[in-house]
Amino acid sequence: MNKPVTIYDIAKKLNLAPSTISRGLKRHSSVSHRTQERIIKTAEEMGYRANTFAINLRNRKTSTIGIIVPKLNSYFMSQVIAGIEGVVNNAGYTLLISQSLEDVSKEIINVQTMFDNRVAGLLVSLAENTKETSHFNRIQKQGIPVLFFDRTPMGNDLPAITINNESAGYKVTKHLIEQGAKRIVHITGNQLSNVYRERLAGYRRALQEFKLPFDTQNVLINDLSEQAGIDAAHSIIKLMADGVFVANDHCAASCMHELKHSGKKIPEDIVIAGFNNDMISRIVDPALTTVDYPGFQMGELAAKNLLAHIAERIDINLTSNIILKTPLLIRASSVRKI
Amino acid sequence: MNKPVTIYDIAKKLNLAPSTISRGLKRHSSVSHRTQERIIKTAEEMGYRANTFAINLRNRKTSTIGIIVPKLNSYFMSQVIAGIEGVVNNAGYTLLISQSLEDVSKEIINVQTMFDNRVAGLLVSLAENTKETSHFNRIQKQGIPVLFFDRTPMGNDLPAITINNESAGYKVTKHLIEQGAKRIVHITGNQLSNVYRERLAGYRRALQEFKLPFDTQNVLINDLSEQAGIDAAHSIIKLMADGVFVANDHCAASCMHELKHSGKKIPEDIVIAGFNNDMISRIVDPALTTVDYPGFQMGELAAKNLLAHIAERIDINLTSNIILKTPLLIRASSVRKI
DNA sequence: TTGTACGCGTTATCAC
DNA sequence: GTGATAACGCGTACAA
Repeated sequence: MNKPVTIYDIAKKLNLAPSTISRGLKRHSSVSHRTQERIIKTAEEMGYRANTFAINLRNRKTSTIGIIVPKLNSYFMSQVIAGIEGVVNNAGYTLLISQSLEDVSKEIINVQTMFDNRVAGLLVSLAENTKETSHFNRIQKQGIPVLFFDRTPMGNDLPAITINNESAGYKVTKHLIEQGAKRIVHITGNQLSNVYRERLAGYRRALQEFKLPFDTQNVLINDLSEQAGIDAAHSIIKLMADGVFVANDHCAASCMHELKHSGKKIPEDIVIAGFNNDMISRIVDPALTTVDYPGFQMGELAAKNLLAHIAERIDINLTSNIILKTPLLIRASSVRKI
Repeated sequence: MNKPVTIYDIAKKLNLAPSTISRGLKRHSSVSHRTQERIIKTAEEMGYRANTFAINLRNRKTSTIGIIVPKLNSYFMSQVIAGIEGVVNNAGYTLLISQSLEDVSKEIINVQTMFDNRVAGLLVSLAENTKETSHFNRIQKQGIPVLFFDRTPMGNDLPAITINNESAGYKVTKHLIEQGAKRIVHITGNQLSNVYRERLAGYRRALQEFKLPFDTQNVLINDLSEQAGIDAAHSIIKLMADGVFVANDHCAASCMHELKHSGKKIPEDIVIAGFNNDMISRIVDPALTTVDYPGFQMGELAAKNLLAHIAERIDINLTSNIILKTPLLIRASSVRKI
């Protein structure tokens, strides 16, 4: 339970002034080489570690990056976060993490906590019921860059890293139609969220292009969970659909599983596609057609971008959005042998 | 880019002393009710937020919990972390996260970073090549509780939350034997890690009990990745095995997938079991027999325990280890209809 | 090249 | 009930 060593302790031991220690530790040129060595050596011997708070307080800034996501326990998010951590840690920053649990009110508190900790930058994926983003104003006004990813705010032009959800949804649906599907059910999530809204828009556009009727009955909105996939399977059978486009692989896989158990043949009776290219999409049988959504890369890119803005002190709000490519991965679940 | 508001700003505006503001803000009884209200009201109006560093510096302690894990991008870990975040955040703590990427040298650096940030407590799952834990000594000597989970140190009696890996491995293997398997391959990870070593020990004990020969050829050590599962499948076929026990579901699912594609019938030709009860184990076909390893609960439990120790200032090293129950979930991949 | 003195924002202690 | 002051550990302008 010994107290942490400070530069004062080192100063006393070496009969030097604390300021000299401070400078010597960071090899400031004004300190003689010999004393530098002496200082660094004894600092190590004494087990000195700089007090981050004192430094942050003094410098009025931190090397902490904050991150707020809707849910931590998802494979996709864990990929994104791993990507972020790698970049951020490499640059000497630390990571403060919190989840909103899909609730704006908690998101607001989280933003305040991030502000209290004076993060150098903030990476955010919005809760599904977040309608507007005024709770980020205060932190942005302090000059702290905020970068959104995946679930981004609609309507305004805040900097964000996204994919083209509309286009991806279009490509999936078009593909299913080309495989002969006439009645395609779309399973998706909360429509307040840009990602699900846009995927639905892409779905509609494809139907329209191929002159297939759009029927609200065919759009199933739920929480995209494993259970939701099972429930949806029964609706799909009742609706006599011959195609399914699910907004995530997790739910798609469980839906397909249930369809098979209900006697449907995939892809003969029903073609199906998911979204994300989660590991599970490769392992289910038949392999699931899906959209490659590279979470790890998105995390890396977001982190790099944020750090660049912090380092160069450029106003992040001047950046145009970055859109990642998301190729359609066609697999057995949607391919009908002619 | 306006500077953050401090208690001095509020003091000036209200013609009070900073110390009074400080007290008023936390509703100290020595401040009159009227001034309390005035202070809190104007603080809100001015958008005051306390500076965490100043507080931490002054109080010589933080409300930050550190967490170091081998890899962030795994479904299991994301579950654990979600559990931790919930508890920790609820208690008013923040979460500092880093990953060792399975490398001790980075783990050591991470521990130092955690120390630099004077975390109030540390939750750790060790890198696979961590042989000893002296790098935690310094932080423990400062009275900062360190609690290990999942991948815990061997040999010493540091406080930890684990499962009984040996017993779980035994139960799985015994079950496979009871289903008629005579030649069981065990696919597992780095043997420096307690979890994999113990699961192997359980596997051996079961073989011994049923008088089946133990053959090192039948133990495949790899990184338990998707690709490793595919490679292992081919070895399994060469080895003419009729049972497989894989140390995680991820790898087990891909292995089973490959076995099926190579013409093997599951469970008729080969019975197979995984570990973790990941979502994927429920969705593959046939459903995968596995061990229920409740990550979310483990995270919650670890966090609660750590916080209790911080709050009550009891030396965590006096605690006995906590062992979670891990029921065997028998599913179609291992059940032979007689 | 090194030392002195002050400030970063907060709180505990003592005085009034 | 409120104010002045010192201290938490560090960095830096200025002095020596």
